[in-house]
Amino acid sequence: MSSDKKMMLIEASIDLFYKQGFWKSSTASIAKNAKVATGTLFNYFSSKEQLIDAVYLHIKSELLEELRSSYAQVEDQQQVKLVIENLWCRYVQWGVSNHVKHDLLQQLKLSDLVSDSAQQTGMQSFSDLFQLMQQWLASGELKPLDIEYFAELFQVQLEAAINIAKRHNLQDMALNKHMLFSFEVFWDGVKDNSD
Amino acid sequence: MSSDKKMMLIEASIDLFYKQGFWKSSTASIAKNAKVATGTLFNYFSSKEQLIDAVYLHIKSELLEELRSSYAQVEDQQQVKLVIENLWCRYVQWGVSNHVKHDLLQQLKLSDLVSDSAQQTGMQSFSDLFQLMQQWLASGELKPLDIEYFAELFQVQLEAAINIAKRHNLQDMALNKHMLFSFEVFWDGVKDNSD
DNA sequence: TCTATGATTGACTGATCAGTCATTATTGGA
DNA sequence: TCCAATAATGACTGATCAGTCAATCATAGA
Repeated sequence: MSSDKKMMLIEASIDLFYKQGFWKSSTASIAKNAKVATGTLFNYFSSKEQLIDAVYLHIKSELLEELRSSYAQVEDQQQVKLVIENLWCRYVQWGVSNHVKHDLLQQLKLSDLVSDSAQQTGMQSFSDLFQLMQQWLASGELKPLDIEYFAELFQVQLEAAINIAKRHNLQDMALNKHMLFSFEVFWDGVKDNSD
Repeated sequence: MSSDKKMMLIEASIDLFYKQGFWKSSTASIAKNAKVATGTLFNYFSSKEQLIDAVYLHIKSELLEELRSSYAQVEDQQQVKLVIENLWCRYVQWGVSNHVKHDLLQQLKLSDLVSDSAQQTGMQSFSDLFQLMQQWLASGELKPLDIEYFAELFQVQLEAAINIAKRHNLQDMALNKHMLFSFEVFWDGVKDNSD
């Protein structure tokens, strides 16, 4: 039971889902794309829904890995703004250089294709990021935001920034400028201005 | 050819799409829900895809109507911040009191279910809002944002605000407070701070 | 080499569903 | 009231597809 067949199936799914959408991608065509027989797909995934779950969690964990390596990087965790900015830029870069995966992740998040349990698993894997955010909010540098709202704002503004970067095909210096500018917009929005 | 049958079909679609998702909602079940025969559905819509397009455009035009009545309301269009704040609150209120429609609109926007031509029609209907935004950006009160990015930010932050309001089931004063606060976050982000 | 275990295969099945169309019902004008 | 003309009906069809399973193949250990 070679695990790279499993990976081939996931990658083939990502490819087809992006090109044809979820519902026009039959299990048969996914298997074919992965150079595997129809039946083999069901040796690795008990149903199409479970395959979709796996695709979702796979992409999410790739993103997470990227982010983790970011906040391991900044040594002084007290510099809240720097920490966030660093994370921000990593996220944008990941989104831009993983066009397809980022797109699918956004689609899957909203669709009803991912099972509740997979959604939950996905959430849990982000729990350490959530804790980090708690610390940021406790630092006093930010507006007294609800943690959920802060997380949501962080996410959606990142996605907006990534979408624009992708649409304009920004690269190198232009991309860098955009990342910093979009972060500034975010930061000015959430930072505490009182006194 | 009574046009209220068409509306019944659209409403029934909205209902079922929300409850069961797009793909588990067969045309037969939609017709049944609209108290109409299977064949009748195809008298009004030439295909399921066209029905989905119609649902999308219907919801979008409802939202648009709400927004239009908002910026007809503010008399002094020079007060950029007030105009935007007013629009902001209207949008949030619409989203909260049209839970299902707002949800579907978000899903449809990202999915590949809506045809390109319907997407385009939907965009065009927002063109006056787009022009309004141009004026805001020209007022000098805002950061030098790309119009597309501004529009995207406006949208996604509104959606974040609406999602939180829905999740916490905010009402009356709490909702009001949330609307104003979320607008403040948005405004602080986009307003120009130089000098 | 022989055999047993487990992976792989793809033709097949049963269910589902978008869309059709011959028939029936309704409506409004003469 | 009668007669088009138009709308509504729902049984039916052809296509699609998730998932099965009996047969085949690969492998490793004896």
